[in-house]
Amino acid sequence: MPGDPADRQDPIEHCRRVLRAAGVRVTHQRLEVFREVLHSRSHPDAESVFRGVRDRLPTVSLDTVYRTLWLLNDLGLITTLGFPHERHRFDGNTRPHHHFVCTRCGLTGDFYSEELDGLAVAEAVSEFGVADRTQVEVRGLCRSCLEGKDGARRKEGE
Amino acid sequence: MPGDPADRQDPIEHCRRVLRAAGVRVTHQRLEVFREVLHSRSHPDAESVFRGVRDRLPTVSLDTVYRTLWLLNDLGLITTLGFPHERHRFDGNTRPHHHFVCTRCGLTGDFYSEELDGLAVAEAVSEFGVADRTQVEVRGLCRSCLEGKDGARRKEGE
DNA sequence: CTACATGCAAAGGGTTTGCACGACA
DNA sequence: TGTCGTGCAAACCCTTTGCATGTAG
Repeated sequence: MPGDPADRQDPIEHCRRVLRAAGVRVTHQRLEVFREVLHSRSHPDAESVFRGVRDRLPTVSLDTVYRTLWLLNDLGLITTLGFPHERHRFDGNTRPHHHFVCTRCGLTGDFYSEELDGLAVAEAVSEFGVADRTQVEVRGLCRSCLEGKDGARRKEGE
Repeated sequence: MPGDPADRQDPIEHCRRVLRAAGVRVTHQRLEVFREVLHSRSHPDAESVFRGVRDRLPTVSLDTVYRTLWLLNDLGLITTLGFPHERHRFDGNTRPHHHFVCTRCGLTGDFYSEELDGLAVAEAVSEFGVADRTQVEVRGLCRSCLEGKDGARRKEGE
């Protein structure tokens, strides 16, 4: 899907191509939403993207921004922080641990690795601030999503 | 705060102690919410915690569960997946990268590390499924939160 | 006994959806 | 020109808040 040298240099063209390949239309709104997320360096929320896009497309609506963001996410053109469409979730595990997250169903499991606990990243993040806790998030597909092709959402089951 | 050998063996007792130390009351509801999150292996949302607690405290209400979860979070007894009170946020950076997250204001910045990109975690997560993408999340305090003591929320500012 | 926490219900805010108009292919 | 996408507004759902009652200390 990616790797096209021309697309690397022109992400907008890449976006056009992916949209076309997916059989959906290439609209100004979609390109502008993509451009906005691409150029934002702050991991914006929908409202923020909306404000940015509205400067160039004054008639754009917030719900179109939402629809477009999820479309771009589904097509792999952008990603989300955390898990899509997810509500707040809590973690009672106070041992140092890391997370495996299934990108299809949202299953999140803990795993342990002393090697990962001791990751040295202090320098890499020094431009932002001071590190307190380092956690590795591995995204992938869980076993049941690998087998069954059911796109079923995760059912909370303890 | 932690490290007490007795508390390691009895988290509930640890919870009691932290609540008292914080000058808030030790109620059945708080202990049961804590117990529920502690024993859940699925990173439950508030609704799920509510259902679990209700089995033992039939009169408990959902809003008490919410209030208690955030209290326990603020006291460091539990944590959240993702960033507390946060709405959906999007990421247009398709290069392999990692995140620095300020636990006070929510500022989230990208940083790069080829060493981290190549982390070998396949075995550790094999019990859950197949890894696709590995991302490191470093939590800490950003520069402005280190200096200014303002607990101000982040303003979306591109 | 007194202040704090709870339960209830209603409000709040972010996100999604139904429908008629408008624009891409 | 036909179909898909958009804008509008209302609905939806998760989460928070105000207030009277109950309860820990």
